[in-house]
This record gives sequence, C-alpha cells and structure tokens, in this order.
Amino acid sequence: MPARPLPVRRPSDERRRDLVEAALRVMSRDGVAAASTRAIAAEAGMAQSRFHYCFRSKAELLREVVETMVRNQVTSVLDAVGAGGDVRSALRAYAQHLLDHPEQHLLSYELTQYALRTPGLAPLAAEQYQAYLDGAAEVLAALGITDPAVPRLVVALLDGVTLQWLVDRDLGAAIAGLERFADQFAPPMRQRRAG
Amino acid sequence: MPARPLPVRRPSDERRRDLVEAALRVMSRDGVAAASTRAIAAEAGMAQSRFHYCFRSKAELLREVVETMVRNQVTSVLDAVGAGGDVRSALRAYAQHLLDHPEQHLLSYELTQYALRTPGLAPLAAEQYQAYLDGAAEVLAALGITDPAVPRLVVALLDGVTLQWLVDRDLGAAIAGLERFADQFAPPMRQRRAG
DNA sequence: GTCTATAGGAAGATAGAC
DNA sequence: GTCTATCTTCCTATAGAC
Repeated sequence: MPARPLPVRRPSDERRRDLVEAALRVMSRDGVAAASTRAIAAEAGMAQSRFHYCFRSKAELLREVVETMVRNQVTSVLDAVGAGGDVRSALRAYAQHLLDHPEQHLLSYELTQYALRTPGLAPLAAEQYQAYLDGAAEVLAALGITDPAVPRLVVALLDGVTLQWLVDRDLGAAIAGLERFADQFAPPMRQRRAG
Repeated sequence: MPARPLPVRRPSDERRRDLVEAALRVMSRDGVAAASTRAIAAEAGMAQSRFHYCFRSKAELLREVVETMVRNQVTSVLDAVGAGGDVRSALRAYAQHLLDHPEQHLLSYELTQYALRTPGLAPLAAEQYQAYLDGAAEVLAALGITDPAVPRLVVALLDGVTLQWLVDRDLGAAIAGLERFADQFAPPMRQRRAG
C-alpha cells in the first residue's frame, strides 16, 4: 500500500476550520465590520499572512463562515427547542435560546445583509433562510402542524420578535408576543383572544 | 435693521442636510459599509475635506442619517398605507411600498444593526423602533384596533415578512403571510383557517 | 509551510495655500 | 470657506527569507 493512496484533499483543511471558527468568534463579539483578516488571524493565533495560505481571499472565507454559522445556529436552536412538548413550550425554549445567545442572532441578521449587499453572495442569504424554513418545518411537524404555509410565517414572526428584542431587550414583551402568536396554532389553555 | 440680527445658527446647516441626503442615497444604493466620507462627499458634489467642516466626525453624521431615515420611512409608509380602509388593504399597501422601495427597507435593517454594533449608538436603534411602533399604533387606531399589544406584534411580523421578501423576493408568499395574519385582527371575508 | 516585511490602496481626519 | 495635499492608520494581499 502506498503511503498516500490519495492526495489530501486540501493540505490546510483544519486551518481553514480554525479560521472560520475564529471569524465567527470575532464577528459575534465585535460585528461583521470588525472582522478583518488581521483580527481573524489574531483570534486564531496565527500570523495574518497565513490567512492567504488557507484562503484565496476574504470573500472565500465568508462563504464558509455563513454556511457554518447557519448550520451551527439551526442545530443550536433545534436542540434547544427539542422534539417533544407543545407550541408554547417550543416558543419558550426559543426565547431562552435568544436570551442565552443574543450574539448568534444578531450575527445572523448581519450576515444576511452582508450577503444581500455583496455581489454574487445573495444566494447565500437564500440558502440561509431555506435552512431556517427547513428547521421550522421539522419542529412544527413534530408538533403535529403540517400546514405548509406555517413555517414561513413562524420564521417571519421569530425574526421580527427577535430583532425587536435585540433592540429593546424587553423579554416580557417578546414572550407575550410569541405566546399570543402561539394561540393561532395550538389551542390555548385559556381563552386569550382580544377582539 | 442690522443685516444679521442673530448669528446664523450653524453656517453649514444646509450643507449638513445635503450631506445627510447624499449619505442616504449612497447607503441605499451601495450599502452602509460603502458609505465612506469620500463617497458621501462625492455624491454631494463636494471635496472630501469639506465633510469635516460640516461634521466633527463620521459618527456625528450617522446619528443624523439614522434620524432622518426613520422620519422619512415612517412618513413614507404612513402615506402609502393611508388612513381609511381595512386591515387587509393596509397590509396590501405596505406590500406595495415594499415592492416600490426595497432599498429603504434593507437600509432600515442595516442601520439598526449599525447602531446596535456601534458603542453609544444603541439608543438610536431604540428610537428607531419606537418610531415604527408609534406609526403602527397610529394606523391601527385608525382601523379601530386599540389593543396596546398589537402594534408591537404588527411591527414584528412586518419586519419578519419584509426580511424574508428581501431574501427571496417571493411577493406572493409575503402577501399570503400578511393576509393570514390579518385574519387575526379583521374578520376574514372567507374562512381561511387551516387546522 | 510558516514567518517577517512590505507593497499598494483606501479609510478618517487635518494642514495650509488661496 | 473652500480647495489640494498630506498625515496616520488600517485594510487585503504578496514577496521573500528561513
């Protein structure tokens, strides 16, 4: 058997992963605008010039950053929300996730807009939201809600409520909004409808 | 009467307005990240160094940019939505506004996040959303909806639906989502509930 | 492969001629 | 007041020693 039956796909695959994760830390902490190649390389504990040994350009990194972040976030939220329970408990779990990881959610919006503003990267934003829709559909199916229009509505409402919370940090209002919304889909324990 | 009975409040008040408007044009067209003082001054037809004659710093400009943009946008949406009609027609008017001025809405999100990420500017994002809440409350009151929790929910849903539309440009899905939401507040012409 | 050093340019802000 | 020219700093990306 030869020593290397097939050439290593990319010699710096692991370094790339390190840089992507460092980029995610910098972006979460300081924002997308602050994530220069210098800051990212420093966060990963390497010289700035090594960045360009692993990635042809910063744009190439950002593609992977968005993909990784979406994967992580969907997994993270799905784990938090879980499979059992009812709609209300799922929404409360989402609120808890928001409270525990506000930077993840803020970063998500920032990367969406980065993708929308960067020529050629708009499809990434579409992939991002497709992943959110798929995640929402999965949770909703586990809750017995199969109406195909609902995931889209749920993602929209979670997005809007999350953005408001990031601005005013009023968790009570956010939860009240989510629970009121939940009444549309799960029979409320008690009547809550207004008019 | 003396020629100048009182000193002009700020000798460059008009120039400031010009720069703010130029900044809004550049930001709408190319994104917040592309709005350098050079690009803004060029858009306003002046030398870059004159920027710092009108504004002490770029941060000072951005405060005014956010305030002006929020004022403009609230006015613009309120005009489009109008005072008469029902919830559904108001939502359709909003959708039309979105279709006519996508950049305004994208810019709104970008500036929120810029404010959230810039130390000391977070209150600006809060002011921005307070203005949106006030605008929504005004429209809802004209529609006979006085539940104080609803404006917040409406703003959240419009935000979420708008963001989704900016990503996938699926207007049919956006309108369907809005109309379904409208059923909560206005009695639907026909039954639309799913399960 | 990994580093230091640096090219080459754009950013915000200022100096000084006019 | 307004310009050109420039300072300083930071950026992405590359060159070249080791």
